[in-house]
Amino acid sequence: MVIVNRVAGLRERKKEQTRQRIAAVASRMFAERGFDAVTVNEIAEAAEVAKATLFDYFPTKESLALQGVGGDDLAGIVARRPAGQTFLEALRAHYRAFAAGQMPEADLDKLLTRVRVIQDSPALQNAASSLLYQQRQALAQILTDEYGPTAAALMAAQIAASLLTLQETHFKRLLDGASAQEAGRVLAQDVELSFDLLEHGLNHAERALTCAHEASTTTPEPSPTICSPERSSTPSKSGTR
Amino acid sequence: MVIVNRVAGLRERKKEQTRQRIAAVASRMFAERGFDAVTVNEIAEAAEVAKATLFDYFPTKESLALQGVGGDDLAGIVARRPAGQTFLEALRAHYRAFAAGQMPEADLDKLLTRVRVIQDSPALQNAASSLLYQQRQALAQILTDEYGPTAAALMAAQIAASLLTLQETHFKRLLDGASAQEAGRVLAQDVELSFDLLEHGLNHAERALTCAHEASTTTPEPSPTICSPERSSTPSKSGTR
DNA sequence: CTCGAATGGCAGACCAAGTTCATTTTTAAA
DNA sequence: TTTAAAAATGAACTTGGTCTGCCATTCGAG
Repeated sequence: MVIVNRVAGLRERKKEQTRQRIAAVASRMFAERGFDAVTVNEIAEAAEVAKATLFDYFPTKESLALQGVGGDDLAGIVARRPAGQTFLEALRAHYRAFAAGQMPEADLDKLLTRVRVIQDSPALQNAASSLLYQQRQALAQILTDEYGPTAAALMAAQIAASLLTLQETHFKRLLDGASAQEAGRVLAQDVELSFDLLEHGLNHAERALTCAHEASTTTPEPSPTICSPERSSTPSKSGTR
Repeated sequence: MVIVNRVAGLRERKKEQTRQRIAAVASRMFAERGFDAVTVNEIAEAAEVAKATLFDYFPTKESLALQGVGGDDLAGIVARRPAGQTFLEALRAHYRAFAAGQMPEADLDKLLTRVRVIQDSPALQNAASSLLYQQRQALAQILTDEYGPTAAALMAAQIAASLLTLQETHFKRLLDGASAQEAGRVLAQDVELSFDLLEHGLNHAERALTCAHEASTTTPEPSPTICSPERSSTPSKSGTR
């Protein structure tokens, strides 16, 4: 009873170690050869575990590639928002902050290879999008109190779909070779566009698109939402802010 | 050369016949025992074809259960809308009409058992939702000309998500035992709610929900959009219209 | 320190979905 | 009737995933 939790037990450590090894080997192999071209037997062999053991740690092959792809906790963001803020304001603020923040080069590289792997495999895309589904349900649950189940479900669906699309186009741009800087700038615009559409509706798309933008009920930072060039795939440098 | 195309050739007819037989056998078995509890070998055996033949006709087990679940042709509806109508008006009109229309008892029964089968199997739900994905892409494609790729993708995503949710809740109500009449009435309300949200944005949800409803830019029929009770799961009979 | 109980890992058999391919049957047309 | 294309077949094979029984390690208590 003297020393209880050195590092939480040898057993736990070994287990964690094994999990890491499997995950690492798997991502490396997926990155090198693509999701479909790698078999779980090969992964198990390379990680020096039995197939049964591998499936002890990861329920499916997909889960090996989606390690840690939880997405943002939409429901949490909404539930924990400061008093007086609407739920859309809270979400907007969150994504605005995200777009503004920079990611360390190395992390971004790792993230991007994973995204590439995912987007190359329909099976993985499905798996990823059904991860999002759970979040949508959670968000709907929270909004139900205020708006009733049907409206809440509709809102949650719209929000989740928007954010997923946002993410998709952002990653696509990065994969197409846009610089992180460039992509970040475009993302910031798109976040505003996205939430403007959500808040004011598709009917007012003109306004959002033509940058009247008197909207933006919550504007903690000026954040001028540069008028989107959008149509030209090579935005003129004039928008360098 | 005397008789060329009696009914487009014996070959074709037999083929079609085989396809039908497989599909019919499969849906029956799925309905009886559930998607996961039926193996393709059993289906093949029951339909008196070889497994290889079965997979000649249907690429996956899922496709056997999703026969004819194409969903509505969103892109087509928008593309073929009469001049002067906005794309949202066109979609709203379509779904309004759908909600108003009645379905023959027998068809509805068949549809419902299929829906039940689908909703009982995660694998099938995934397959179904990736069917919708293609429609979303098609819709986005059409809207791109007018709004640019990003806004179009966002709009299409919101619309598709809304309509899918609409469908989901409608079916859920039917499966929970609501009468077709009752469900149809609620659906009609929800269609309006859904499009109001899309048109005017979540911020104006209050208006939509509290039934100010000065909106509805296109109103071919008065279609009074009964103020949604929504919160009470047993709508009072007063809304019998 | 030792003993017994958990626990982790293992090998291999097994199952179902789907593919491949060589072979046979059926149909269309000369 | 002959012949070539198309359809169907069955059997072997691949792959993801499960199950079972066995061995080795770790843990906790005496």
